[in-house]
Amino acid sequence: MNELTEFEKQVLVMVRKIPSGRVSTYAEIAKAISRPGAVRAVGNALNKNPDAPIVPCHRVVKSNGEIGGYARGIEKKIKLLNKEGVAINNNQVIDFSDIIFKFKR
DNA sequence: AGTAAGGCGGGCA
DNA sequence: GTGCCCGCCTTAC
Repeated sequence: MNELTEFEKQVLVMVRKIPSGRVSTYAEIAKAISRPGAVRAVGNALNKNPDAPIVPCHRVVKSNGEIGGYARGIEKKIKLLNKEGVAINNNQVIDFSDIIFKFKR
């Protein structure tokens, strides 16, 4: 029952590659897995996935700098990012373009 | 088994 | 800055 789909697996692997103190975007992940149009599906995957200690979904934000959502509570996400050194203001990542992490380029 | 709706976004008007 | 539509995956009925 814990069988994850290939899509989910790829998303989890990508998100897991995000280093601490840095963030990535759903669009980047979607592109990284060759599914540029499945940006929403990526969010879905993280939403229902075992985000716990395996995948730091809190390091994934929107492409416009917003932190996006979080199944466990958006505040929790902010707190986690803040602890990692990522400053957030009004649901928006500060220096977003500066700490954004890209898989490919 | 098939169909329908939802969801942590993105892009465009 | 806001609103709308799109496209993609998963889950539920």
